[in-house]
Formats: sequence, structure tokens, C-alpha cells
Amino acid sequence: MDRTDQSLIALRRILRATELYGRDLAKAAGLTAAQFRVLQIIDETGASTPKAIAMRMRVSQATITSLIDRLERQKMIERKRSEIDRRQTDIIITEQGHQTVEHAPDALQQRYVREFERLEEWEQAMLVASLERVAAMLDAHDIDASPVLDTRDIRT
Amino acid sequence: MDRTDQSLIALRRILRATELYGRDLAKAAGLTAAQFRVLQIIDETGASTPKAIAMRMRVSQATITSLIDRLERQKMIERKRSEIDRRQTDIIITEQGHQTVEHAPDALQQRYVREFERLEEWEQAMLVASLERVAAMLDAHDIDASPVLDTRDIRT
DNA sequence: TCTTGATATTTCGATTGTCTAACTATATGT
DNA sequence: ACATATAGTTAGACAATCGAAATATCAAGA
Repeated sequence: MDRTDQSLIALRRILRATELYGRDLAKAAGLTAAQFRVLQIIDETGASTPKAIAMRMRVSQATITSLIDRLERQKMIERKRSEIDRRQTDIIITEQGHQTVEHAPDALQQRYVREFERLEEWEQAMLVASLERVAAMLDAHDIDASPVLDTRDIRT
Repeated sequence: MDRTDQSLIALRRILRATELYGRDLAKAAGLTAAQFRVLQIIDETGASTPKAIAMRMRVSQATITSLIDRLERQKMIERKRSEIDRRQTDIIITEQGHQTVEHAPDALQQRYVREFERLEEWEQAMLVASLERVAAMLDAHDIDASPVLDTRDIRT
């Protein structure tokens, strides 16, 4: 097997592990995966708008409306009419919502962080360089992507 | 920002790029993402069973039944009662199904492969080592995972 | 062989995520 | 002030997903 195949297999293992884990994580928090992602985005800054979330997740605004409906019913977030532009709705995270994101038992990421930080300096540097290389190869042409660097839920 | 954060951000870029692309890929093939994944799994070996697919994708069998219903209606696969264990249904890919998987315009993977193969030897080796390291950190404890190495649609 | 328990699949009913199109309210430019 | 654009919601549709119940088959033991 050549290196290209090896790299693809490793990539798929990474994708698979994270995807499968994402479901469990959300479930442990009492939410669905999509709801949890929305909550994470809002939690990043404490507030957002449906429009911004929709662009960030690349789904329609209508989808966000229904996700927000559910999160609101669960008291994870609150809707508030924007003062500056009354067409907009500010989505504000509640204390409970913040706690949910904060305390979600993200075992996968925790384990990753733990193991990563046990590595030698040079190895950490190599991994970062490699991952950034791969990321660039994958999303390089994605020029219409969100201008906001995706830093959601960095660190556990 | 420390190296841990940098690696997490790069990982998220990888995850995001592949997830977003997966939707487009399936759509280009005239299927949904879930349907396309099922078809890929069947295409790997030419045939499978609902049970095996469900375990592999970690969804319930009921979900697979409905996905298979749709793929069957589109003549991508055929159902056939197993001869050896008549409780089982063999899911067999049709020529059309195979062609669909084969010719799906997987631009993302094509670009990745193209760029990967342009790299220096040593850099390819570094990427493989790094990706495998990360994969091990992420799915190491996933001992109940499919025993079959996930080689679906290797190479374009 | 007959029974009993396990397994593979499907069916049914429900919830969720997702879309497009239409609608409402607000903003903005001329 | 009017026309047009933008933010959000609503309505109606379909797909993915689940758990529970139903059906058919297998397998092991009395």
C-alpha cells in the first residue's frame, strides 16, 4: 500500500472517530448533535444571530429557526430583539446553556488534549505542521468559507 | 496560542472541510449523504447485509432498512434472500450503483491526492506518521469498532 | 421432534434536521 | 415616500433516525 492510501485511511479513521463521538457527546448533554453545535457557536461569544449561525454552519436560516426554537424551549438560549437593527434577533446563551457546553463530558477531546500534551516538543510541532498542511490541502479552495476562523470550543 | 490549540483548530478545519464536501458529493451523485455512504460500503465488497451496514455505520437496523428501500427504488442495489441463512438479506450492488460510486466527482479527495503526491518523499512520510498518530489518539479506545479496516473508496 | 430463546429484518409511529417558497417587519437609497 | 433589499419566521415537504413491536428463521436442548 502506498503512502497516499495510508494517509487516506488515517484521515478516515480521524473522521470516523470524531463523527461517532460527536453524537455521543451531544446525547450526553441531552441534546442532538445539531443542537449542540448551535449552542457551541453561541457560547463562543455569548450571543449571535440566526443569520450568522446559518452562514457559519452553511445551512438555511429556516433550519436555524427550528433549532433555536428547540434550544429556547429547553432554556439553553433566549431570543432578544436587536436594539440597533430591529430586523435582527440576538440569540443569547443562558447560564444553563453555558454550563451545558462547559460541562459536556468531551472525553474524546479530553483524551486527545491529554495525549497531545504528553508528546515531546518536536513531535507536537510536527503534528501541528502536518495537520495544518492537510487542512490547507482540503479547504484551500474554499474561498467563500466563513471569514471567522473556526475556533469553537477550543480546549476542554 | 499554544500548540494544542493550533492542532485542534487544524483538526476542525479538516473535519469541517470534509463534512461540508460530503454533502455536495452526494448531491452531485443524485443521492443524500447517508445514502451515498451506504452505497460506498456495499460497493467495497459488492455485497453486504443490513446488519453489517448498521454496525459499520453505528445506526439502528431500522435506519438501514429505510435507506436501502430508497436505494433499491433508485436501482442502485438489489435485495436477495440469503441462501445460507434465510433470515438474512444480501444487499447486492447493481452496475448502476457501482458506476455511481465510481464516477462520483470527488473533487475534494482528488485534489487531496493530487497535492499529496506532489509532496517530497520525506514530507509524505511525515504526514502519514502524523495522521496515524492522531488517529490512534482519537480512536484508540474504540475497541468495539468495526474489525474491518475502513478502506472505502481509497484512491480516486 | 418440539419447544424455547436468540437473531435478522421489516414495519410503525414519532421526532428531528433540512430545504424552498411565501410572508412580515424593518432598513436603506434615491 | 416608494422601491428594493435584508432578517427572521412560517408552512409544507421529505429524509434520517430511533425504539418498540411484529415476522421469519435458526439453533440448542429435552
